[in-house]
Amino acid sequence: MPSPRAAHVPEKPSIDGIELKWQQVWQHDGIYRFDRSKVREQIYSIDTPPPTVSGSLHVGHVFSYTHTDTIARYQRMRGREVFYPMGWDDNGLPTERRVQNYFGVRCEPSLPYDPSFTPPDEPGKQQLPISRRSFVELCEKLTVEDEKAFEELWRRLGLSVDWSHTYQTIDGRARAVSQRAFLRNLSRGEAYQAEAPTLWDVTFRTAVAQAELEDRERDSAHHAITFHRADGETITIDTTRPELIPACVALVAHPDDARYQPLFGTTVRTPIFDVEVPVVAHSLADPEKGTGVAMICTFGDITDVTWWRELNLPTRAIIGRDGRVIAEAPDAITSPNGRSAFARLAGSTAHTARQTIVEMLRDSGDLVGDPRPIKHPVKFFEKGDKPLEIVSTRQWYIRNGGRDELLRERLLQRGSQLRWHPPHMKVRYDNWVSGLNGDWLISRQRFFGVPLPLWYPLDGNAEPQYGEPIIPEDSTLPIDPQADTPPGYTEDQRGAANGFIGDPDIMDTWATSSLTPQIAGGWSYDDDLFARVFPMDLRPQAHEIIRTWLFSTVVRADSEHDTVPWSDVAISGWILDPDRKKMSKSKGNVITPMDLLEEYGSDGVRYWAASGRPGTDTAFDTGQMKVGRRLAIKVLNASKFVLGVGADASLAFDSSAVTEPLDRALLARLADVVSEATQAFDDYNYAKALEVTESFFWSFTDDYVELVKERSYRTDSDPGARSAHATLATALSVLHRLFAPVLPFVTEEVWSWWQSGSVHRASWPGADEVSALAGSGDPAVLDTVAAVLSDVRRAKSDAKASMRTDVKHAEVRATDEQIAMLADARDDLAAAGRISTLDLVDGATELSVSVELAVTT
RNA sequence: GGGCGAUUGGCGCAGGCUGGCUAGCGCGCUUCCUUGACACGGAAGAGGUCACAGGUUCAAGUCCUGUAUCGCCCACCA
Repeated sequence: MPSPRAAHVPEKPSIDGIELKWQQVWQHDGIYRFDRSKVREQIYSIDTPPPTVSGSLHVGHVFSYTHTDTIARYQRMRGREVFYPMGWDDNGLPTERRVQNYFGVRCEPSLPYDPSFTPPDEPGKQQLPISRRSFVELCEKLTVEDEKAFEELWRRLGLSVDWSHTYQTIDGRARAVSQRAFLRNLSRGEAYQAEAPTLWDVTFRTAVAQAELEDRERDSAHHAITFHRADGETITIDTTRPELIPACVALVAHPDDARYQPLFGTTVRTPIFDVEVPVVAHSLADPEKGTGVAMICTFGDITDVTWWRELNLPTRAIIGRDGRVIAEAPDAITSPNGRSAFARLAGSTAHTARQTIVEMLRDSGDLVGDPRPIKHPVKFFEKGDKPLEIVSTRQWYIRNGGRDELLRERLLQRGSQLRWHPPHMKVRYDNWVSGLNGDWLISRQRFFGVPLPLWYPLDGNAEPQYGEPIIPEDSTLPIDPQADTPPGYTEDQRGAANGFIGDPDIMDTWATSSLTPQIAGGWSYDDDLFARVFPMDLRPQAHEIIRTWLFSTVVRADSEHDTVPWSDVAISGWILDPDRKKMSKSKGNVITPMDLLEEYGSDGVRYWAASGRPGTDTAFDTGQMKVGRRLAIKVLNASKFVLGVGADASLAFDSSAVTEPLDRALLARLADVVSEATQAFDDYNYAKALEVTESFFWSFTDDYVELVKERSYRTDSDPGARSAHATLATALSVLHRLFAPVLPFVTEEVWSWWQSGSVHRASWPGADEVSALAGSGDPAVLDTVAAVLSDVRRAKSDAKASMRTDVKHAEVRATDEQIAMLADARDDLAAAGRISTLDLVDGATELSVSVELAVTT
């Protein structure tokens, strides 16, 4: 029986341990190595999201990265050379925080660098102050460790990444790319600096961007407060922030509001501080809110900023960078009572100042009634825990359409050029871009990150000349202006009159992350590679960072390359707890991904992930992982059986061998499956592709394989057996390849038993080549035969008999057409059902089966 | 306040764009079967007014309008 090309099938196949076995082979054979001799049209390039290494990986990462990997594997099998790099996001605040906690240190920029510094073995109770350079060294040390653990997990999960193409968002190349891109923005006028009111986090003491904001419901209270008119009358305003009365620069009402129209152009005096302020009109004032007239302060919220800017109001800032009331009263407060009142507030937090001033207002009789408690949304830095203040500072910005209608329109157009998966996610992009209220603030007053690559000359009084930044030579990038000396200066001129200073700030992490296609693709350091991979094909990412990562990447590609950065965007959903809440990181960490991979196998976990529809939130469900594990085992056993009965590689796609109608029917159905799966993958719908493949696979094993079992036990010299062997071999070959993107390990294992090379470099099956074999095969033949077999099985099951029980006599009544189909597969049906006498009676209107079992035991 | 998505048997999901035979699949559950690939298995079965109310149509899970609940995104916090 064994043919000369008999497969090498293990006696007792198992999926345990196949991850380690195959990931080593893949690495050794370079299965996923990127061949850079290919040109752009032959390449499929992926802008992989760099995971934040300072956090730990949770099941959400496994979920979404698996999605991308199935696409990568599909495209590779379609013959595209896949550029699938991996990045590590080790830039920014999360890393700073992790280093602080891990080593028990904090960055103290004023300290000089101590080369002999080593971190304590155990973090102490008090954070140890260390120099900026030492701090950055610790950041780099820790992230390298984190990356090793991440890579191990990714390899175990089976991501088909080319591990020779990795980058860190803080490594030298990324810093250089980030600084170079910024300097080019600067030279084209797309980057600029401005002294302006800025959203400010008082805990981190840094400016934050619009994209980093979130609203949180907070308890507050409306306070009705009287201002005094010259004629002795009062005017009452409502405010939640009475502590900002000393910062008040005007009152404002809507221009059409008849109640206040007589007051426009007049002045009133603030309570307690007795400062004269104008009553002005602006359309943003809402007659419905409060008393219809509001106080404008510098600055309580961003509407204040708008009013202040558009109405040319003076500045009376009273909140400092630490979130406390500053020591010096604004010049406008001149009365002795006012100045002493301010002195009582100085140094206190906004919260405390509010309580103090409410007491003062009660005493002065300017508080009308009691404060009325409310809940209202307050703006927070998404990583902070105190409400944001607005502080006037000098910052760097990149134009993103927030102040420029034409640019905004162009960026909306860019969004329309992308193919979104799923399509409705584009709405979030449009929403965000349309709602921008300012340019992109990129400077941050932090320590660990990519420094702004600028110095500023100092004048004779050692005052910085911000308007004339000193720009580094391109070839010297990346630079650290705190450590490096600008061209034409010597280091001893740092901080000296007529010398220079370095810009102390770093760039927003998104200023670097927005350049991941450029960093990964080699822009400006390997332009040959860049031309082969850019613009990229795919950006996979999560939906909550459409406004940050996705949008900022579009902005950079638009300004630098005048193109969209990729053709397709695939947005992944979230993992939900069983109770439908977004799975929190803390919960996700309880179940570590590695544990899941060990328990259910990587293929099992990938199956669960690939079952989640693109862009749809998916429940964390170990049940699905079990199903995936069983599927992998079934693939193993079905392959073993099919190869054991004489189907071998030489018979696959042998059209002359396929003669039986039932076999042609199976192949006709398979051709449809290939076609559907291909279409689904082309549409980035890995879940659909998996579903149609899996559904076919189960009917293949449950029905077709059972039906042809007896026939296939005969030798190849029998045409019927040969037809079965060829069909089984063809179906197996196609199924292995259809499953390969989702179940890379088990498919590689079974492929290795009978084929040469990696299944992951095999060509994706074509519906045409399968239907060529099927010829005129009609899938309905298989359905009809399977329906009868099912009835026979039901009869046995009802009789509580074994499936091997003989059927003495079975009679099938059906339509003429159905009977003709059954006649074609009569022997297979009789054998699979163990039917001694099978009568086929035509002329009926529907299919019915009567079964007479042999004596049951 | 504006928008997007979801709502299908105990649980997790397909189907919806392009309306059409008794609404599918998996888990779980019940019963049976140690069949020469697989007990990490196999066969069969029970279980659903497709959130609700209207409408269009010969025909609605599918299209339209509205409502409710849940989730998310956005919004100038008086």
